[in-house]
Amino acid sequence: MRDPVEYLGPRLKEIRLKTGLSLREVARQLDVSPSFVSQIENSKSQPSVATLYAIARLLSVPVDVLFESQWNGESKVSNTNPVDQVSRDNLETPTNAWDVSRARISAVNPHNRSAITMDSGVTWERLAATAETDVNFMEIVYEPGSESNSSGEMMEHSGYEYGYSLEGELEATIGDLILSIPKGHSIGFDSSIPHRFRNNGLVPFRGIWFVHGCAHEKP
Amino acid sequence: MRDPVEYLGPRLKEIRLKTGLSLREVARQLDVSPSFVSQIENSKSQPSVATLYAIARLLSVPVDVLFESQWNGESKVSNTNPVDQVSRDNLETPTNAWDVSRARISAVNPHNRSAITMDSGVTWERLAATAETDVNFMEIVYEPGSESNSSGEMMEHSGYEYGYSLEGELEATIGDLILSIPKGHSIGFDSSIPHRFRNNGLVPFRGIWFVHGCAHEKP
DNA sequence: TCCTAGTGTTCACTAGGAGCGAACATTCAG
DNA sequence: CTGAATGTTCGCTCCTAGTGAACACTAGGA
Repeated sequence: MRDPVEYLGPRLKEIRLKTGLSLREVARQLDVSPSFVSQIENSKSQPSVATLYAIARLLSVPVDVLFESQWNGESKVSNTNPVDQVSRDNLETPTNAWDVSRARISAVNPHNRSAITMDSGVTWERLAATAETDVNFMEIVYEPGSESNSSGEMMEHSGYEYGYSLEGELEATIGDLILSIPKGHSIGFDSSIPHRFRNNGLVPFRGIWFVHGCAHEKP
Repeated sequence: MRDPVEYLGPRLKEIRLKTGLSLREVARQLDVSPSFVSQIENSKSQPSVATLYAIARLLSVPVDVLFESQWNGESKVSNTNPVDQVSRDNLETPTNAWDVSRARISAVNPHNRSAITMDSGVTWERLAATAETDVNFMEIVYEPGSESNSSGEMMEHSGYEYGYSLEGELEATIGDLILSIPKGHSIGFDSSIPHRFRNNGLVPFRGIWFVHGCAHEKP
């Protein structure tokens, strides 16, 4: 990512348009001149923090989202077949691979789970399928010696990831941090930080995993 | 709330101190003068958006939290010895009760968790504290006979809730559905549906819980 | 003891950009 | 053809983001 402040303008415009407000209306409510709003949207000028905050409040979005660049959401994979052999390399998150039957309430027993087994010895089993599409709640298993990406590369994707170790031990590399997750330990991290997992132990690693992509809608 | 930008300074200072960085060190990394950082912290000056963003990144917090006024984070739970008695009725989600130190990466070991114990025999222990404020990842314990709300009422709140049973068995009432969650079973549901939990068994129930409220901002 | 190296703070100053206003080009309705 | 919307551009002004030097304080050496 380059200078995120560069994207602030376009992002703001995008959100404003979504709300249906005109540029002049925004200017009026912010109590600044229309020309200035235009300049901000076209990155010809930058607002002060106070104005920035006022903008966020007016559009009723958290300040954060004004900094998100919008074109980081290219879903690469088609969603066809629920249970199968999948190569990890093609997909960023399981969301794309699992089937889409999702409800407001979902209860799953351990013998009846949708599962994906990767070639590398990694398994995902879905623990619940709710209507939330940007959420994955699953049990993951890493066989001894297996790793998240067979080619050894780091992954990065939008959203957050949370994990709890049920048994075994997993080595997590997150950014330049290497940490081990033995039984009972847990982690959470911004998954836009490059990361990788590997089971260096002799027993399988089992954990509860929660991947929470950032909510965002189709163009 | 008055001008939230007023609180930016103190808030920044609070977070900086928590990270253990010195003012001059922050200045060095931001590539601005120490005096300026001091002025920002004392609300004698305001940073530009670019600087604001740089600050947030340096402290690895989302820009949002820099705007949170500090007096609602009067951390009821200290982060050294994080166990406290709280009445469930006052709070909708643990987010409100837990302390606010949140980072991009969070690793927690089982002996060092922030915890809240409710009067009714229910305990929440936080499994990760990331920058996501609308997310709670926790281990919950229901002592035998305990229930989510002592008065027996149903709860409903925005967002979704996901759970996995580690041991014991929990009875969940979700809408007009009553289901039991024994070891290894899992659920996920829209938490705007009125719901209630109860441990009818003779052993404590332990589970991994994930509550994912919808993003929403201060009053 | 004095001396350094660290901490944070104040104040006068300046350069640059936040923000303005007038004039511009469009579009759509009457 | 007006009139009232829309968004954009270009100078200009003045405010303020950010500087640098000097301040006061504390904690260690030697």
